[in-house]
Amino acid sequence: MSHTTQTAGPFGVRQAQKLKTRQALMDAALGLLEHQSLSSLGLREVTREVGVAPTAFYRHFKDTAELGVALVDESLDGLHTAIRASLTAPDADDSAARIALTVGLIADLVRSAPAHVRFIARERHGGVRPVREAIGAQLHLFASEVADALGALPESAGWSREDLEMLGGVYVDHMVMTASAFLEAGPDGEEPAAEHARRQLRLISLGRAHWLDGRPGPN
Amino acid sequence: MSHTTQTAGPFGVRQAQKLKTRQALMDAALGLLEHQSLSSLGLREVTREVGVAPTAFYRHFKDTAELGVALVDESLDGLHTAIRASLTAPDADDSAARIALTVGLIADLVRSAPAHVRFIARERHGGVRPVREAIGAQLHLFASEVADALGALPESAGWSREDLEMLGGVYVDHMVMTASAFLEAGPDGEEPAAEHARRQLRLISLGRAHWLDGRPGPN
DNA sequence: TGTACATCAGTGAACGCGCGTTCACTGATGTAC
DNA sequence: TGTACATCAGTGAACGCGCGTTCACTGATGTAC
Repeated sequence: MSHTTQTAGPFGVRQAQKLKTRQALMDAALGLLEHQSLSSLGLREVTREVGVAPTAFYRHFKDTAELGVALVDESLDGLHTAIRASLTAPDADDSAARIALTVGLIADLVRSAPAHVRFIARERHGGVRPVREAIGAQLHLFASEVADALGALPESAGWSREDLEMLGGVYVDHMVMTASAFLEAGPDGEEPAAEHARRQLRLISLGRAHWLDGRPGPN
Repeated sequence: MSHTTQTAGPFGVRQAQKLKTRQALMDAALGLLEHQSLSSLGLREVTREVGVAPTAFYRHFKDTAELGVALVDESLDGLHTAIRASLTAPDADDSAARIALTVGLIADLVRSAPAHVRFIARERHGGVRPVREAIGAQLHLFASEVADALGALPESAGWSREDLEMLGGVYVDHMVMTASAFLEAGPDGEEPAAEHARRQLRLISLGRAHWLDGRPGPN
């Protein structure tokens, strides 16, 4: 036991409690956002849900937009993980298997963090600029990351950087749209939504395979 | 001049004035929704903008959600027109020309009705259920309409109905996403956004052309 | 055509309510010595 | 280890304000005869 602190964490009790309250505010907000947009989320609503005084909110966020930006980071963590998992999947050279695996990962994500998925889909084009921009910037980063990974594959030989970025963007957009479709479909309509998503990925996959057909290639 | 009415329109002055106010409410709402979501739009805000008493609102809509549903119909008219124009375009058998034409039509739509486009993109996954559902239902109808048109083309021989529906959905989704991208890009960033959209359509087009490769076909 | 009555889009006062924000505060946690 | 002081997360009262909704109303438009 140290001299200056006898606490359980890597930092003081006070800071730990503060983080706990902050997280409670974010969790409460995410719950309240199931039936409304961030644009109409009230600060008092959130603190009431958590059980703290309205003024406590200001110890953590300047306003609900700032809370929203914090939620963006938290929410996109899951998507980022799913993307990386999909990219680094065991080299399933069978295209259909890879597609099924990717769609399965999205379904898992939606099942494990529905509120986060809803938040991203809803606020991606939502009315709160800083949040919309934070989501856009992060998704753009993800798309570039996917483009990098695709560019490293042998079948991407001859692809321009712009083409790769486009393809990465298509995959990221497709993930977000599919996740949102899963959400709307509910637990029951999951399989049809999955089949729809796989069909779409097959189309993209075929387009990819013939992208360089009839171009000034090396043959 | 008739005996019972000496009015200028197909119906009375009173009804014409009512429609005018209703339209003014919808226009004002659309303007206010540039910087917020329908979920946070206030009835008093809208009437203040128009210059009528707050209570006048109730003569036209039960609440802002109902106004939102009315805006859905109005907004999707433009998209529907653009879709039909794209489908019935002069038989440009050149794929690249057809793609350029479609993207051009979307750009026109965004230029002529930016607020409507923004509204649809924003509320498609927004927090007001009836509005979200109205948009979803209409877009689904559009997708079916596109599927029908695609199914009538010779190159769609051998396509299942489900495949056609998927493809129609992809085109409709792509139109909405592209329109939203034009909006975010602003007048300056229009050309890069258009190039991006054309690249994506090329990918879809290639996927389409090879959809039946290696299937139990008639050959 | 003129008159008497009905309709109904828009008014304006009033209501209770929850909002965001300010402020001085409390008391547990942290730090210096 | 013990004491004296500093920090600061969370409190609770208070504020002015705009909200959605109700209600009885007004006066132009519409209709019957």
